[in-house]
Amino acid sequence: MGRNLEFDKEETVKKAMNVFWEKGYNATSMQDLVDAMQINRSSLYNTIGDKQQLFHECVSSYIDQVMEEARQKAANEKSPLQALIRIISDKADWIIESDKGCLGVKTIFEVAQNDETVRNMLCQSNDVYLKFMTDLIQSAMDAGEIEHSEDAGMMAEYIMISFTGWKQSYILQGNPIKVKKMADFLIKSIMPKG
Amino acid sequence: MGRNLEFDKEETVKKAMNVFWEKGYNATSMQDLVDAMQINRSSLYNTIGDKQQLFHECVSSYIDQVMEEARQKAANEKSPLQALIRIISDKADWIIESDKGCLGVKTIFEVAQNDETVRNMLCQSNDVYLKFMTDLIQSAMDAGEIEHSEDAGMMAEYIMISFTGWKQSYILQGNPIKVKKMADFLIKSIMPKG
DNA sequence: ACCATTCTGAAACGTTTATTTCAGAAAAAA
DNA sequence: TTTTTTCTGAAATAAACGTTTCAGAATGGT
Repeated sequence: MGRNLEFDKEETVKKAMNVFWEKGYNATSMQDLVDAMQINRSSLYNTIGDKQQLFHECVSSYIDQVMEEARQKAANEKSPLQALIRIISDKADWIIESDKGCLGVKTIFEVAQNDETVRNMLCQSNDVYLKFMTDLIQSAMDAGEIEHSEDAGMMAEYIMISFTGWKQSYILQGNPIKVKKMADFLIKSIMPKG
Repeated sequence: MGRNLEFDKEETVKKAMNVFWEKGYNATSMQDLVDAMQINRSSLYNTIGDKQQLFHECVSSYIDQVMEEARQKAANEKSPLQALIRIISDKADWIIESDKGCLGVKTIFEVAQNDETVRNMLCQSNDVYLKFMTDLIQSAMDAGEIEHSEDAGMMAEYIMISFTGWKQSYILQGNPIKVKKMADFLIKSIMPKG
């Protein structure tokens, strides 16, 4: 009974996410958010909560989105190695194209240190992504697509750290060719030798 | 003629730097800064300028400090390889001990994207540090301490990216052993084989 | 149609923000 | 000592901040 919400919550959170993504947590004002979400202040406070709670929803939504995309990409490729290559090269493209950074990384360095909830969310998401990548690498090893000599977990971690490094490089230097080169180098280094 | 400044500018900027370092740019208020710097508001505005200018001074001071420390460490070691090992393992220790992040990295992801001055400062500093590390690696290669097979510049970049990755990992998981392990692994991977 | 409930819009809340102002204290130069 | 310049301290400014309030519109259930 009573009136229904006039807006789709998920959709509205995504609009807010884009603002946080672009400006960062502290530089984003409630006014920015209300404008972007196209809903009323009180609706926002009634249905989602304060700025911090909204941010948590946004981070959560971001995490799910990134994970979902990665899984879909992997599912569309024929082999584990192909999936890895696709994920890596798409990440390089994404870093170059998007003028925003990566919300996850930005949040780690701006917010996570002082916000336990966010830290736990990102930590868990990091674990999930790491496991996903490790499994992919392990499958490629088992299929004989890449060498067994390396440790799959370590390799996965190395790949993920590289993503952050590429973004760091691209923010500073704005050189897309360099990012592409680093991605190619990474792909080559996991490919079978010879 | 006229009165002299009652405070040491450099020293005062360092106090401000520590606040920015801990809280980040946007989360730091002028009140925080005035309190920490122990000078008056108007003295701050008269001698340094507004929040943005003060921040630029802080970043500049931070960059100089980091670079100076690295050079000193290298000078205190007997060989280029020893210098590299010292810099890497000290960085790991520093990441674990300091509850603050790295001001440089934090700033890249929070501010640099929207502040050209900061971006240029960090980009230049990055180049200088990269050249420093590349030269160190090249020297070690020439001295036969590490293999010639790898590209010195790429190796330097890989080492620097790793630092960011370690901090990211430590913020999320707070696991000092893991950071130490990654540092050991990195050191081993640049050491002569066998 | 009616009631109960819930959402909406705009205004108002009290803080905090970054920055400016200015009278007066301090000290270097004459 | 006087002059002149500069710095200092506290108060004031206006705008922006996150959040709350509440009358009234809207819509579900009965």
